[in-house]
Amino acid sequence: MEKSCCGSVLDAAVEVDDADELARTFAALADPVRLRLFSLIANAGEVCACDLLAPLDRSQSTVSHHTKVLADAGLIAGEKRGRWVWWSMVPERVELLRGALG
Amino acid sequence: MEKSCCGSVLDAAVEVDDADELARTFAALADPVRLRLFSLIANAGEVCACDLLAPLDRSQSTVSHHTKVLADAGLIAGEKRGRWVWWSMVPERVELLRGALG
DNA sequence: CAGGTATATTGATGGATGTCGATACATCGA
DNA sequence: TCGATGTATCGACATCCATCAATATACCTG
Repeated sequence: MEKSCCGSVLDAAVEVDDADELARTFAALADPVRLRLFSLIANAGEVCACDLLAPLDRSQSTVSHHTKVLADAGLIAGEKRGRWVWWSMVPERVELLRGALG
Repeated sequence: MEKSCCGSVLDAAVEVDDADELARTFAALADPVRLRLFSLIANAGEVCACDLLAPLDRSQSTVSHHTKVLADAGLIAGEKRGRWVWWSMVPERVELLRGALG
């Protein structure tokens, strides 16, 4: 079967190689805390990491771990400004996931 | 914050309660074997479980486990016909995920 | 430069998960 | 009814993952 131009799971069989990366990206959203974290960032446009601790009710190291997972998946990107890191969503990456679903 | 009408992660903060179910649904797609399994079913429209073993290269019990995970997540549904189970995608559920991403 | 603050990393731990072989359950054909 | 076949479940095991406290690193301020 030919590989689809858009990589939709629904239009063409997922190749073995692609499956790994796609699965890892979905895995980044497969945790409730990360999902809320991602949602906070996506909604605000940009969020200081220091403002994520209270709403998530997790330790600083845990929140840092989750931001790293999302960043490694390419779903968010951080910019260091002085002592603070500002996180923002990466729309292209989200679009890739949406595309894979149809 | 008010709950959004469409449940998009991008439009409104994901509520703590919703995050769990949404995360579980994403988790169903967070494994490369399940992703290929889901893709096979989505592409064919309907697949006999017996035809899933060869392309996935996993034991029968493992494939059965994965179909169960996807079914529990509501992403596929199985219909038993005689000795065989035919699996098919549940489009509404996929649409829910797409909706959550924008 | 020294102390304080924001973030990342490390190490440890309990729990979840992917995998398989063995077995149980259901259904068909003879 | 009996054996064969397709699917689900069980038990075991190795690996992965979420979480925290402690510590390291980077940066600002005085």
